[in-house]
Amino acid sequence: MNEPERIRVFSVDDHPLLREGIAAIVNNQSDMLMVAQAANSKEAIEQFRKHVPDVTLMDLRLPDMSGVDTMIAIRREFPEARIVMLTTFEGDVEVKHALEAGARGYVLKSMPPKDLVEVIRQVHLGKKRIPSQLAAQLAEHMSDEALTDREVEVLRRISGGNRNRDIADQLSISEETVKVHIKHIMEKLGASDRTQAVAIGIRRGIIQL
Amino acid sequence: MNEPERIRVFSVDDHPLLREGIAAIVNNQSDMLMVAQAANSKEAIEQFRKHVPDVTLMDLRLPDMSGVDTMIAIRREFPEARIVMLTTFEGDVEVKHALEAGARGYVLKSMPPKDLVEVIRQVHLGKKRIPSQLAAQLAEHMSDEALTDREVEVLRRISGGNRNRDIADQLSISEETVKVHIKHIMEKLGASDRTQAVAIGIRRGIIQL
DNA sequence: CCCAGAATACCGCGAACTGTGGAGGGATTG
DNA sequence: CAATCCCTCCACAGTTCGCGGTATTCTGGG
Repeated sequence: MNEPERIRVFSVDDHPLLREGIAAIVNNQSDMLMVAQAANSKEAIEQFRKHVPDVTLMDLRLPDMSGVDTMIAIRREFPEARIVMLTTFEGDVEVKHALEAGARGYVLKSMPPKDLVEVIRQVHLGKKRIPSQLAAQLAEHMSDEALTDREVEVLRRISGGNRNRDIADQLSISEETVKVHIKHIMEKLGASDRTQAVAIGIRRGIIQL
Repeated sequence: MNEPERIRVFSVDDHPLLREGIAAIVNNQSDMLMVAQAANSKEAIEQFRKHVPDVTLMDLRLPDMSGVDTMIAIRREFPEARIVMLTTFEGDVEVKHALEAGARGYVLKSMPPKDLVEVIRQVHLGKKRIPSQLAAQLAEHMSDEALTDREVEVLRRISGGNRNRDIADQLSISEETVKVHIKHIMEKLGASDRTQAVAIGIRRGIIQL
């Protein structure tokens, strides 16, 4: 019997156990084939060039560079690359960044295997697929204003235990300005104080520890 | 040929993709066999009773109950149960709790498969196995005093954006007492203010979001 | 060219937080 | 039983934070 064209899948993840599971599931589908794997950003780019897969599954967190940046690098060379982010949630902001940067799908590691293969098929057909669970999460914060770069920077320093004056010195701005930034941060995140702002920032993936 | 006794392995994890990977790796070993899987605490206990596996791999985070509590429940019925925690790090305090509660090993999901199977073999022989990477992490904070239950409770409420006054009311204690707790929290965690205390608490697994 | 948004800066004030010192009751453990 | 730890409470002083309002500069988009 003539072998039909299989979807050529590429998996990028620094967890070998998980890669193994994905490979097992993908290769168990009659219409898919795992053609390559990579454990970090550097390998990912090399392997992509070599195999030019139909669909790429990319972890958001890689040891050397973020999955989003890796995707951007790949899409600069291959604008048609169909890349699905595959991760353990982590917060709506990261999902949003990934989609804005051109991800075709976003799948949670906690999702059932059949959802994964379904997303792979849909994305291969040129569609975009976001699980409804995530879509709801996104919608919840869609209307929220995003923090500016400066505000994120300030929030990061707040989480490090810095006082307003310290932050001012570090950024070479006045303490008053820092206060204004913090006010905006708390407004945007709906936090009642700087401490809760940090907790929310971590939960939503705005800052990492 | 006479089939030798295989190590009967049981996997508890709410990530099907990962379970799949673990199963593939375990079943690929000539001396091991995956005899059951569970996705939550309830299933885990039922399946354990049914199969009484040689070695159990347990995720720290399960949807219905924590992996540590699940392990404690199982070990109450089966004190000889050999359970290995399998997770994505999350902080030294959780590792410590798991080991104190009787875990025989602690493996990171980011570790190479051969380390996993090696730990399974060692634990099956009755040994304890902690990766050196984790041992170092533990040693770093071993001398630190652990937070008391009350302090953890206060820290949790701080992370929720509560003022000292609010926490005092919620716990029906005076604001002064709350301050004392916070002082101790900051001392123990080495934080310069309440905000950094929350950040450190999250990173070290003392509180979750 | 004008407007919106971002970043910067200043002032003043009341509320909240941090640090220091002291002290007592209750539970646990050796 | 003594020692220890935890939780509780009080007072005071200094510092920091959060809020209100106002304003300038710069950049990018309509």
